[in-house]
Amino acid sequence: MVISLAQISDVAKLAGVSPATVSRVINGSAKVSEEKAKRVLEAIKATGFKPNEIARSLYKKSSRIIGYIVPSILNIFLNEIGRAIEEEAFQHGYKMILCNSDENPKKEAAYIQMLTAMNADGIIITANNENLDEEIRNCPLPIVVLDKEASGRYTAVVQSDNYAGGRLATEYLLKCGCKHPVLMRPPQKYSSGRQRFLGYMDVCKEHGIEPLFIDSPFNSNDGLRCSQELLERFPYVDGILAVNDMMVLSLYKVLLMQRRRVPDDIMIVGYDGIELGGLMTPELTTILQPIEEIGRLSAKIIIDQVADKTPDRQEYILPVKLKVRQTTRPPAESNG
Amino acid sequence: MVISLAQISDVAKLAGVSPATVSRVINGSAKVSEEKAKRVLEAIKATGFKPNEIARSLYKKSSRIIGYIVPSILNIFLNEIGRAIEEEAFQHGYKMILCNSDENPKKEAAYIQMLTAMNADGIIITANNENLDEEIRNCPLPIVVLDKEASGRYTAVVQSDNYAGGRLATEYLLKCGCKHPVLMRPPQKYSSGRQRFLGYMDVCKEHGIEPLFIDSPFNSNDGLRCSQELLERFPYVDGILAVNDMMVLSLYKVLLMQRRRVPDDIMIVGYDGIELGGLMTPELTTILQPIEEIGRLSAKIIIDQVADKTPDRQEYILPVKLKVRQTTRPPAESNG
DNA sequence: TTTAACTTTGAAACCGGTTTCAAAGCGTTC
DNA sequence: GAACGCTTTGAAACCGGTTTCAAAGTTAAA
Repeated sequence: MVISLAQISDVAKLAGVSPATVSRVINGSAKVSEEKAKRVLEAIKATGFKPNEIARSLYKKSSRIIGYIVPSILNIFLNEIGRAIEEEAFQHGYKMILCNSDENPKKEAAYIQMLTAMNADGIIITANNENLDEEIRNCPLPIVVLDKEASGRYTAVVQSDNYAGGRLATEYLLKCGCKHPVLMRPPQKYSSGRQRFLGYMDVCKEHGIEPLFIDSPFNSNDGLRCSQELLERFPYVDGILAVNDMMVLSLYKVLLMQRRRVPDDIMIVGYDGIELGGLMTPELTTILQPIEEIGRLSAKIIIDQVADKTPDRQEYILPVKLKVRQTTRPPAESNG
Repeated sequence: MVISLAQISDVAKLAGVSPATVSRVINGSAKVSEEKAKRVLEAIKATGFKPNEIARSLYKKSSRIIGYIVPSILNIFLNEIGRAIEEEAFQHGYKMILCNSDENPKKEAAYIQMLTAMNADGIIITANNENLDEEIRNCPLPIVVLDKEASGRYTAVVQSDNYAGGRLATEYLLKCGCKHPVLMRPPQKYSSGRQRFLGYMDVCKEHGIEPLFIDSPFNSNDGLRCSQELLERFPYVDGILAVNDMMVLSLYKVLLMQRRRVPDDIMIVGYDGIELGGLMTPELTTILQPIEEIGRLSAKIIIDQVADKTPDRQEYILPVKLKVRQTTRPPAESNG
């Protein structure tokens, strides 16, 4: 059984007018006599006609769709941003399409092209790899980049203050009496990762503390191995700056196996502020990225761009906060 | 700066042929003289032309896109299925678009329409609400439904064996010596939820055990409250069948606060088998849904449907497995 | 050498909409 | 009553592709 949808020509025929008139009624783009308008509206109702937004976008160059491309749909942090994008988008009559690039340049290119082809109004992307730059250069759509510094042809870059985040976490650990804070260093191919590393290094330098770090991926596949290695290389560690909140689950496992207590023996500060952190036991002290704001702002930039309200190439650095929960001991009263 | 992409007419002009000939070269849909074909290929390279898949789909009625609509992109289980869909899709030259419906009928309708408009080749959906039925009835695309029984106009229903899953978890708890297993009953508006409940009830009946349950949502927003209520209403509980793996994090928190040990005082069996379960401490004993298979099969059904290989209205029930980890004590040797 | 059959090709129609453009209809004003 | 301006309307062109169709060119057969 093949169902076929009502088209504008069906409505036109039923109402005894031309397709042009139907279009005018739908879009309010020109005046139509009351009588014909009424007939058209009735015909629309009768046929259940819904305009084909994509066909329309062929001419209009706007489909009221925002594309969001992430390296993995299993990344909770990025998905929480996605939820915010979607909400903001929907409030303005836009839809959001989520695409999983798998860190695969081919997929990324394919999705960028798809979004271009469907006349999406913009793309929000976490652009890990640099190979992408050409694809982006050739893309006529507004592009908002998360998690990367401003280079190449982007409409805007939206990030939280990763340097401050790195500092904040490190400083707090020190304030809590930590002597050997170890950083799970985020991938340095991301500017966010570099900034956080810098923040950590600067604080160590300022406090005359030897920087200790181990390279860590964002996804938790290798989490256990990475956590184990950390403890082996730095057995005297008394504080860990996790690469992100998710990784802390692996840390907990390994720490428990080694009978190290959190926060008594080792303190932990996470990163991101995903909801999961509050559900962990013990609840995770972490750096809160302004997830909701990152998402909403990114969406808004694109929506505004459509209305030509915004200048080119903005860069937004949003503030982060420290959320103190249970994986850190209270700071000592004295010395900052 | 506005970038405009090369179009087929640009290629045609550069190669000194008609757009029709370019189209024939791209698609191999008809023979073109070697000489012209060569010129066309060169022109394509020179212009960087990439055919607009969406414009093409206007005529072809296929854009090689599969839509996946979920109630929440924060649901890890559904996202893991999504990853499998995407992989299968990409292997066959298809793309996957993930849409977040927020359990909002308006959004669901909007996304179904969007996918229809872009001539997607099919939709995979977790159709929680019944209001959707009309939207689906009016959608000419193949639709695969997860997590719902076969009713309405669906191309196929793909589910795991929720009844068996409910039974398996309950039976295992009993086998481990559990006397008062409590079910966090999944929402009964989902057929999956009803089936699991049924499985639990049947096993209780067979073993002469009083069924104990408390209604629980899938998302973990209310997890803490729900877990607390469970312990208040059934203080003597010695085994919990969690509504899903994610909810177990909340359970852990509440149990720890009440100083109940897992699995010594209370055993837990999760549901779904998301990767997170293996990262929990203690590691979660759970019912493994065949996540990878659910996703791949769903995608394959749609891809096959395009090639008109499959008959209408199939129903697939995939087997589940028990994954024993650390939240249950070893079963007693004797009695099954 | 003529005719038939086949190949290659571009013009035109199509997909489902929107918009331009010019014509028709109407009411004013002189 | 004619000339003018304004409103409403449908035909046609357009968006970026694909395919049909018929014409032109080529080859083979008679």
